[in-house]
Amino acid sequence: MIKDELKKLLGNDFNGKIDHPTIEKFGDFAIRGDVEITEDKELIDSVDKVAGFTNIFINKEKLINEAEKIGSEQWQKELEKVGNEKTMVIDYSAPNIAKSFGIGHLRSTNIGQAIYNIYKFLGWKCIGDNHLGDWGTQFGKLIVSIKKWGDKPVEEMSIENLEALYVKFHEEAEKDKSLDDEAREWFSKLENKDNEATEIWQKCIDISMKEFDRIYQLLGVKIDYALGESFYLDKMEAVVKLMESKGIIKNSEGARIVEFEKMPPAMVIKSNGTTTYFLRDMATVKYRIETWKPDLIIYEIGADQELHCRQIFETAKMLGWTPQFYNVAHGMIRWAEGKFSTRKGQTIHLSEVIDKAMEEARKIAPENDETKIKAVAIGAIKFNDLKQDPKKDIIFDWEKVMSMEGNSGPYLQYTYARCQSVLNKKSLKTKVQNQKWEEEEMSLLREFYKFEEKIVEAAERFSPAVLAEYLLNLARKYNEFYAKFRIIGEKEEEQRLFLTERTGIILKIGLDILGIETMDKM
RNA sequence: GCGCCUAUAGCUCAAUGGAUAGAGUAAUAGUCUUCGGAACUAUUGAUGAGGGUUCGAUUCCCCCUGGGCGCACCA
Repeated sequence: MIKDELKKLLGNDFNGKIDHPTIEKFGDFAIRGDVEITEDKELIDSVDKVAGFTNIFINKEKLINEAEKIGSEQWQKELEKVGNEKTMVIDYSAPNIAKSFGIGHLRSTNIGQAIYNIYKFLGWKCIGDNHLGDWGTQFGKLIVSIKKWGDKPVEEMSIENLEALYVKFHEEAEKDKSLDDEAREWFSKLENKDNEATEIWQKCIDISMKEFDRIYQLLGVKIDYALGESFYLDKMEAVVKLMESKGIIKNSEGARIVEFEKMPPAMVIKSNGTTTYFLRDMATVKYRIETWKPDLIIYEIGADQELHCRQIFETAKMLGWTPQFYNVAHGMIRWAEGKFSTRKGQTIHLSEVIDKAMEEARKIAPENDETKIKAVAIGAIKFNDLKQDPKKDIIFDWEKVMSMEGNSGPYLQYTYARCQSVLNKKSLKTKVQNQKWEEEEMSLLREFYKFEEKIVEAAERFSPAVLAEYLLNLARKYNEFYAKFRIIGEKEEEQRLFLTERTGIILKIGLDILGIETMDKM
């Protein structure tokens, strides 16, 4: 990375910050203050000290050389050193069994997969784990409603049927409080391996997994493991014992809890003896540490579970477990007027969103085949989600989700296709000569080397949006350049083909990391 | 009540202590005899209120206001 080379020039005792100036005429890098720089003609073209800044202009040859490396094997290997053979486990997607895959789960799935890809690109050993919600009192509720109101055998039910029954349970439970007790009883039976309960439970899982697999395939998402909560059934007792030996578990109102200094307590075992998702999560952490020995465990879970995550992390510390933990705690998707309410049937199903986006994509380019239309539609939906800071809530807006112009996935896909279209007519043969470059050309050239910096920053900040923003910037610069100059047949042909080829390669790699398809024609 | 997150242009978002706060969208006016108009150009338009730290604050701290999320038998 140019940035690292620059740091080397500044010497070991330099600990200031190296930034990119906000204004282009101030060069490629800026350091606050008056720094001594040993001139290096290979790297630095000139140094300019102005208004308390030391502005550094990178040599054009160097910029070209750096750009040439992008995408090469050597370049990739260099970047893989960033991870330094460390291991991370990321917990993402985690939909609940017997509920349809709503727009809400999209964030965890998309952001989680992108973070996984980013870390992998930087040479981390990555393990993705889909912590399915396949255990808990909700199954007691489900079993009760299936037995009471189910109008056909479970195995013939669709995920919509199951969801409807779950909603019905809540409606009825409003009127009849004894239903809740009944549900807890059935869950207790399930935990005690009752045959009937287990059979219904297994069927619900089969129905749900079929649906989830369909959606993951559609989204192009592949999660290494799907060890749901039920996987940890026989691993919970050991955790309780461990908590006992450390003396951090205590009795309270018939239940067993862990207390914290600055947080409300977490319940480990309920007063009726059944387990909680907190306990299952602790068993999960233990299993992950023992199995993969991770340096870092990332949770891509919504902000509504921030407290729960902090309790897990804190308890892990109390148990003497050492990996670094991080929860993305992404913001919720909601309407401008307020939140989604599942009970009122306001959940938006992902398939509905995809269908509408495809309709939109078809309108714009009816000549495209279904595969391309799907790639564009899903590109739009995913990018809309990834481009914004994970921490913030997303205001759900049909127009935004399906947007195919401006700051959108299809804008990037289009720019990529445009590059390929040019290169298809004339490809780059010779090495680029260092002749006169126009301002727009230089501006584009100066974007290329920042690519790797942005991947690193995205990893550090757990934010694919950093990368998404960069790609938009790059595409915009290319399109500005493209609109102003002709490429083929001009005397600057070589350098312009070079710019086109490099833009294409970065867009391809970048979109790939974000999990968005590119195509040569669209 | 307590805790976490958040407030930037009409709307949706960038800017992680630095120079002239950037995009998209909407609105208006433009750009094709030439490589893809899902594009490009131009105009209009913004840091919730008040204190503090700093040479310098959208950014850090305090307080107020508005929004979101959470706070033991759902997960």
